[in-house]
Amino acid sequence: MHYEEPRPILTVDVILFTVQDGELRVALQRRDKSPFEGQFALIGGYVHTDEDASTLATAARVLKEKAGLEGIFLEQLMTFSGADRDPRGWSASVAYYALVPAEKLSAERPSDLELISVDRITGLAFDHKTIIATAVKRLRNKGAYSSLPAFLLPPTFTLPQLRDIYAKVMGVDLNDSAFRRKIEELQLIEPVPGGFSKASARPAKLYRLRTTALREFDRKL
Amino acid sequence: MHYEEPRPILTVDVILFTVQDGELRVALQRRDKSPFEGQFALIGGYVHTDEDASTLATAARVLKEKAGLEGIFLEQLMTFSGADRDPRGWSASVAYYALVPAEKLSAERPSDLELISVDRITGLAFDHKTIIATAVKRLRNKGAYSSLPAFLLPPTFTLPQLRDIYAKVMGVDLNDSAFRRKIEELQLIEPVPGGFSKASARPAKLYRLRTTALREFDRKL
DNA sequence: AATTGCAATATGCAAGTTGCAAATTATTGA
DNA sequence: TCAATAATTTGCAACTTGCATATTGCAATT
Repeated sequence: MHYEEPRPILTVDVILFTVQDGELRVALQRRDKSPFEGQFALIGGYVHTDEDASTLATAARVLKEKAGLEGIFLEQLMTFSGADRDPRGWSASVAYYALVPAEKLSAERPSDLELISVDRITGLAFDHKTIIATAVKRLRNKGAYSSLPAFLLPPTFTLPQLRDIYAKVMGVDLNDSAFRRKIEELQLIEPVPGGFSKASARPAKLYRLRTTALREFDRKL
Repeated sequence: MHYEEPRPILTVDVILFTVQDGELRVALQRRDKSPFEGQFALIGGYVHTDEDASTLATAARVLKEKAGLEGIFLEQLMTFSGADRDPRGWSASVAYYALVPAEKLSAERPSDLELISVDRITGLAFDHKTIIATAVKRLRNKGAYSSLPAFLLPPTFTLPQLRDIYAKVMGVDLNDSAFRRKIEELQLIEPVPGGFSKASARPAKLYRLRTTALREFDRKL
């Protein structure tokens, strides 16, 4: 056995996604210390073995402390590891991704947290560019087969909003009537009694998710 | 910062799958020391920061050292962590899953490695039962949308064999002609020149994967 | 050498899905 | 009241899929 072996560094990083101005964005923070001082990095931190029950708890704590957020969608992405990714030594980072509606984020957002479009990610600390790319890929894949994209919307939303957020996440144009048909068949959402959005010509009916949990489907939306 | 914070234990576990006697099985080893001495556990080990370039490299090394296997399908599952999963302290285990054809495994298999049906998993060390359940779920999900199940077959195989391994992994009966049609459309496989299996009444044509890499599809097979 | 049995493979069609275009509806502002 | 606009519904052709039935190639038997 290798009890004596030097233990690797273990951290948790969170890719916090939101959609602002029609763009998928990630919350980044400039590092205020070495290594990579001054460069953008994901929010993250060390596992506190005395207070965190698991790395999921660490991720939730990071979201709370660095973005003022609680109770949003949070799921493990994967673990990134290696001798070279952190100049301080062999390290592993368990990455989590989180989705938050822009409205909820701006209410609490600390001033040092910036929202950068995923299409304009450059010069990041550590291997965070790779981590974000992996998270975006996961969001795209899983988004097509689940209710995931809906967690980027506020609690109530219209069908055109839902279609647009799916289209944005999946990176394709969606056929409107086919989308409505599928959402209907899946019984994903329910109308909000008496709710209408007056943002456009004809008011759109307001809906909400039937369940707060993530739902996965068989067919692509 | 928390440089002083005690670092968690970091290990890697590998769920090695194969299909033997028509059953999906996992390679398990009885532990020869505390904790959980005498109980079945996944193969795994500590990260060797001096020789492993990443946790993937650790997993490959574990496969080599504990099962005599190289060059088989290997992919990260997810990381399991917590204060209670290992009595020695707060720990994280990066789990990987691997697929191997039964033929390749039996050629090299050490005598202490047992193949247990995933339907008969009981009394495992640590949280390995949970880890295996998660891996089986992933195999099912990903198997329906990719060439994953084919990595449980030898390099050449017949269409009925391919259909059966998909059916087993997906846990459903597959319509034969529909399956052939889809495999054909996807151009997943190519015939082996002059190859025929004489195992049954009418010899079946032999095929191989067109690529050694995992392929993912849009539609369920 | 022809016949039978069996599993592999091919074919045809009804039923289910999906994509597209056009029609209808509810509102706002002229 | 009417035109403009976006939300919603409807209809249908094209594509997919599931199921049943037919055909094929070989082995064992007659």
